[in-house]
Amino acid sequence: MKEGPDIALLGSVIGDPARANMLIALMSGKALTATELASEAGVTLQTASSHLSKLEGAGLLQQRKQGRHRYFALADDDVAEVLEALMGLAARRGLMRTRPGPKDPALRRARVCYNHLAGDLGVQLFDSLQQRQLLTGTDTDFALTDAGREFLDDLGIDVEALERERRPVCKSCLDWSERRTHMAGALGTALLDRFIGLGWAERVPTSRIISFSSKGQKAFETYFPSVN
Amino acid sequence: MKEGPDIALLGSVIGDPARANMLIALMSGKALTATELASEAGVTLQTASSHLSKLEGAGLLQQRKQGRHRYFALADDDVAEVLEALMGLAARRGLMRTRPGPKDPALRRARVCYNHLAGDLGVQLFDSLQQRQLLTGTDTDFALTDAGREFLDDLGIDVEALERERRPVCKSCLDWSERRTHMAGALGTALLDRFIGLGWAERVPTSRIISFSSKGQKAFETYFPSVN
DNA sequence: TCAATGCTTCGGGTATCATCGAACCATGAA
DNA sequence: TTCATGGTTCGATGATACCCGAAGCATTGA
Repeated sequence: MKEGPDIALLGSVIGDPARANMLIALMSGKALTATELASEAGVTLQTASSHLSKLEGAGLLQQRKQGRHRYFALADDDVAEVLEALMGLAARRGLMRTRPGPKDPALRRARVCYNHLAGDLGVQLFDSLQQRQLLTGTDTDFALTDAGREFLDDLGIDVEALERERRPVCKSCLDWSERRTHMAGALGTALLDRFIGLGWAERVPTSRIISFSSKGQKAFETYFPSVN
Repeated sequence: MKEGPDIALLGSVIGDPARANMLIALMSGKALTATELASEAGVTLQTASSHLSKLEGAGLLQQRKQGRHRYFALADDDVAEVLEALMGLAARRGLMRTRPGPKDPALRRARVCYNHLAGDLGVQLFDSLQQRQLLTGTDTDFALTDAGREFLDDLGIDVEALERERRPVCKSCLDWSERRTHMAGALGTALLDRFIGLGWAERVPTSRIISFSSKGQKAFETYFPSVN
């Protein structure tokens, strides 16, 4: 954070592990509180507070006060894009270090990210859809095929209703524990809602873990068989 | 550079001012020696050596031994892209710090950036095209109009040939001395080549400066009149 | 008003890392 | 061989800033 060209400033801000973890957590698109971010980064609240003000000072974060909470989110899509570019470069360079994602196995397996399913199962879902050509396009830009629509209809998801929403139906989200794409957007949300509605899974309170029942597990595996 | 997610590693590598200056210098696309980079960064050779090995360790740089010189260059276009994204973000955030660009007036006036023209004249070129509606679209995403094609044809540039290349014809590049958009992409390269081919200008060896002759200067001004 | 929660600010301890002097290799020239 | 140039390695120094304990402010709820 000394003087220097502007990209050095950005680099040093992103370059701290705690801050990087916060940014990555925020890439879900969800706004998180300072406490949540502190836990995500593995530091105390005081330290997190300091980091957050630095991130905000650099224009990477946006703050929203709400009651006695303070929600932080990425400032805009530009920031998310740059972060994604960095993550992509890092991944291609094989620069994976320690901490290949959340340590908690349950978190790795299935967790909520924004309002959709992330973790192993999230990736499996996406892979499975793609494998069976229910999706078409690339990892970052894809759409439903006709077969895909039919499949989702069977599952009880009203695709046409989703398409009437403002936000994109199909949107990708990069899973940083798996380093793989999974499903976000309106469809991602609808899928998770449906899983919960069907009794396959439920959210564990005060955590991002999604707990699948054994029945739900089986049903999930039937609808979204593992590609391997 | 402690432990942490991979983007933290990249960030911290980029985050040092000396290293950032080196990277920026290398964005010209030219390979530079350790000594040159040390001077560019404003540190001694020993310090530069240490930085260079770190940059190389992070996969950002490529090294080529030649005689008793060592030439360093950006590892590939991915790296350049990420750096450009960072510079763009930094500029948009208004994070301008010290060093509002190259100090050398000649460098500020006209220099090569990758393979296209940057500096005052590069910005003037772009503005002029835009002003006369030879380009359509925004600063970051634009295309040639029919009038634009005709104009370039007059200048002796084969636009259709450019369109057969793989890389985009129209691409913007943010000039960090001017903090303004200028023309990159296949067209940017073709334009610079043409200026040199017409004898308007030439590259000054072992620097990024582009030197316009007085005739070339006039011709340039005729074709790309200053907007003001 | 009091208590609890969420968060920020302050202060000092500590560790990392950039920096440069000096010494050390390697290549090329005389 | 000897000298000069380009570059790396080593060691010591100094500054940056990360970190957390403790205290302080703000908002909510009782």
